[in-house]
Amino acid sequence: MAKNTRDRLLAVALEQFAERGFDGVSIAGIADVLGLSKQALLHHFESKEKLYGEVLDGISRAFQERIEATDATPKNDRDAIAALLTALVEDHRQHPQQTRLLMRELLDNPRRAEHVSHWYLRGFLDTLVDRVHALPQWRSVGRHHAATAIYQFLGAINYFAVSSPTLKAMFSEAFYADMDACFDAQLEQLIQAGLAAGPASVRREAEGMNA
Amino acid sequence: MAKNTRDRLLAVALEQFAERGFDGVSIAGIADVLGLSKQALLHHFESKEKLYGEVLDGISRAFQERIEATDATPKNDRDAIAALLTALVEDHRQHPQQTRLLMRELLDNPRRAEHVSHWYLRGFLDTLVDRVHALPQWRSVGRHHAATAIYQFLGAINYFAVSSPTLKAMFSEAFYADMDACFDAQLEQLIQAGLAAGPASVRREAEGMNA
DNA sequence: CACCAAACTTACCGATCGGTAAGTTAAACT
DNA sequence: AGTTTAACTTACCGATCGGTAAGTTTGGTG
Repeated sequence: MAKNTRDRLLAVALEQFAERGFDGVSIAGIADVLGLSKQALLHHFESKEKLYGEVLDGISRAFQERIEATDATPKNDRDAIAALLTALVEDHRQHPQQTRLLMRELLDNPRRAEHVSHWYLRGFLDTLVDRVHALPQWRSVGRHHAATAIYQFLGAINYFAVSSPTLKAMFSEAFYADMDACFDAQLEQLIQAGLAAGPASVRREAEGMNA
Repeated sequence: MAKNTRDRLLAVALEQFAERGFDGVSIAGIADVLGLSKQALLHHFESKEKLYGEVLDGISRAFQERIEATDATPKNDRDAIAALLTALVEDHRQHPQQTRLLMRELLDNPRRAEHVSHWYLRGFLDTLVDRVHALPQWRSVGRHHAATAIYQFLGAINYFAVSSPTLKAMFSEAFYADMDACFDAQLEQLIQAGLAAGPASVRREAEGMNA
C-alpha cells in the first residue's frame, strides 16, 4: 500500500484536483496531506501544471488498460456495445474521483487545448462509433449519427456518475441507492432500445437546403 | 442593452464563473471587464460568495420561467415528456454558459451543501419523474426507476451541451455541426424508445436477497 | 444652497499563491 | 574515506487574492 512518495503525491493530487478543481487546490495543501513541504512536491514535479498533467496522463493510461481488458470480445453487435458501455459504469463506480476530474477537464478544456486531441477519449470514442456505424440500421447514414447516439449514452453514464453527492442530498441516501441499483439494467435496456430504433431520419439535413 | 451596472456585473460574472469556475475567477477581473475597480463590485455585492450566489439564483429563476413557459401542455404521455426534454436542449443551446456553470456547481456541490436542496432542479426533476411514473408500464414499479430513466436522459442532454468545445477540437467543426443538427431528432427517438421499453425488471432487487 | 445617499475611487492590509535559492541529511557508489 | 546523488528542509520572493477603510464624485431633494 505504501508506495513511492512520488506515487503517493500523485494519488493525493488526483483526489484533490477531482474534489476542488485545478484552481481550488494548492500544491502546499497536497504536500501537507503527506506531511511534506511544498518544495518536496516541487522536487518530484517541477510545477503545478506538470503535476496536473501527470495526474491526467495516469488516468488516461489506467483507463486505456481497463478498457482493453474489458474489450476481449470485439463483436459488432448491440450486446457487445452495451457491454462495453455498462462496463464503463462499473469503472466509474470504482474510480469516482477520476470521473469527476475528467468532467472538470471537459469544462476547462477550451482554455487548455493541449490536453484534448491526443486524449484517451478519441480512440475509445472512435471504436464505439465505428461499431455502432457497422450495425444494420446505422450503416446507411452518416457516421455522425452513430457518434451522436454514442455520445448520448456516454452522457447518461458520466452525468450520473458525477451526480451521486447531489442526488443523495436532493433525495436521500436510500433513494439514491435504489437508483444506483437499477441503473445498470436500465441503461442496458436504454442502449438496446436506442440502437434497435436506429438513427433518426433527419429530413432537412442536406435535402431541405434547396428549399 | 445597456442595463444597470449591477446587472452588467452579474452578466460578466456568469460568463467568467462558467468559463473558469469559482476559484479561477477574481472579482477584480470581473470588474475590469467593465472598466470598474474591484471595490465598485464590492459596493454592489458584499463578497465574492454573495456575488456567486446571486448569479446562481439568477440562473435558477430564469430557468424556472423558461420551463414554466414551455410547460403549457402538461399531459402525461411520452410525447409531452419528450417535448419537455428536447426543449431543454434548445435552452442549453441558447444559454451555454448557464449550463456550464450548473455543471461546475454539480461538481462542487459536495463542498457547498446549501445550494442543493432548495434548487430549481428539485421541482423540475420531480415533475418529470412523476410524469414518467404515471406512464402505463412505469406505474407498477418503484419511483426510482422513473427517476433513473429521467436522469439518464438529462445526462445525455447536459453532457452534450457542455462538450461542444471538446467535440469541435476532437473531431472538427463540421462534424460537430452534423452531430448538433441530428441531436434533437436522435434524442427524441431515444427518449421514445427508452420510455416505450419500460423499466428494466430488476430481478435481484429485494427478491434475490433471501438467496 | 445645503445636504445626503448612491456609486464609485485610491490606498492599503494580511494571507496565500506558485516558484526560486540555498542548504541539510542520508544512503549509495567508487 | 571521499564523492555524488536523491530526497528533502527552511528561508525567501513578487504577485495576487478577497476584503477594509477612507475619501471623492454625482445627481437628486429639502
